[in-house]
Amino acid sequence: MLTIGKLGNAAGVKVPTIRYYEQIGLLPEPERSAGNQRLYGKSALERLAFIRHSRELGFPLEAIRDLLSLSDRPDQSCAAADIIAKDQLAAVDARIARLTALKAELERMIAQCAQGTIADCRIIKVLGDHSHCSQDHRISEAVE
Amino acid sequence: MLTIGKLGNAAGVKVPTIRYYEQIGLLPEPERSAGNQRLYGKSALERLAFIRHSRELGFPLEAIRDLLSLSDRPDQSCAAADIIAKDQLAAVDARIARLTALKAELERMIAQCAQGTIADCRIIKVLGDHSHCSQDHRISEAVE
DNA sequence: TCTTGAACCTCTATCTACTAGAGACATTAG
DNA sequence: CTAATGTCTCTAGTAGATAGAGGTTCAAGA
Ligand SMILES: [Zn+2]
Ligand SMILES: [Zn+2]
Ligand SMILES: [Zn+2]
Ligand SMILES: [Zn+2]
Repeated sequence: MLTIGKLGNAAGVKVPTIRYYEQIGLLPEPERSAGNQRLYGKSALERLAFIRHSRELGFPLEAIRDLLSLSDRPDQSCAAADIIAKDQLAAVDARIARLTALKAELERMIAQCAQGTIADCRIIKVLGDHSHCSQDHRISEAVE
Repeated sequence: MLTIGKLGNAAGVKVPTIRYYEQIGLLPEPERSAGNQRLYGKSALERLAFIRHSRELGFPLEAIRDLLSLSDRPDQSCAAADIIAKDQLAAVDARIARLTALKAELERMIAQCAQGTIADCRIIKVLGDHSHCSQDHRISEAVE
């Protein structure tokens, strides 16, 4: 049995984060020692590792919640898991597209700065007026 | 003079967001009408447009605060503005790098799924164990 | 002039995914 | 036994807004 600190070390997750996951129902309430300290077994470690890795791949906690409940039903079709993963891929693609547009605009802005005074600075000018921009980085404001 | 709704329309910013910017000191407190409603002039519109465009380019509000105070001192060197913009570009680059690694891993994962049961699903397997991954998407966890 | 409806006011709470700290109890090493 | 570390609960804070409650003000039509 692992204390919360050992579990955190083993899974690469900080202790307060583990308690947070328990609080929001992502991890089940574990056993307690005589002194009221949490004690975890192997399955908790696996579950936490699953959560951590999913977070590293950018899945939101709600998606992870769904993935976990899917993984508890091994006989079912994995179509639902597929959909979640594809949604995540689409979200990542959208972010990359947006960030790439931002990057181009930032580079253009920085390249045009002549290192003079604020009054002449292209960076300040461009920030004040989108018409100085070359691209439509305004699209898909929802994502970032 | 513009009411808050007209200002929001003109700048493309929602009304509660304008009040929020005022609350955190990013916009100065405007005049009020006899009935206590906010009234804005041209300079407030310019300032708000600057904020909006900077947000669209991904600058955090604290950076925008600094940029605004720079733009109030037209005679100064723009070196500080340059640094802020370059920092932002570096942050965008880091995010793109991380997201690109995630994208590759997600695509690999999805491609390997044979559309069978959860028990055999590569998506679930990979999420449970990073050693199934081909890349080090773990690096630079701080950013996303 | 009266009235309706939109726009405005303040204040509080909510969202994501945690992180930090206070003050108290438990455990372990020396 | 004591000191250090670990753990407990609880609250509050982070970014950048958004949403709602409950109340006022404004502009236009009848
Ligand atoms: Zn410049
Ligand atoms: Zn622009
Ligand atoms: Zn599958
Ligand atoms: Zn991995």
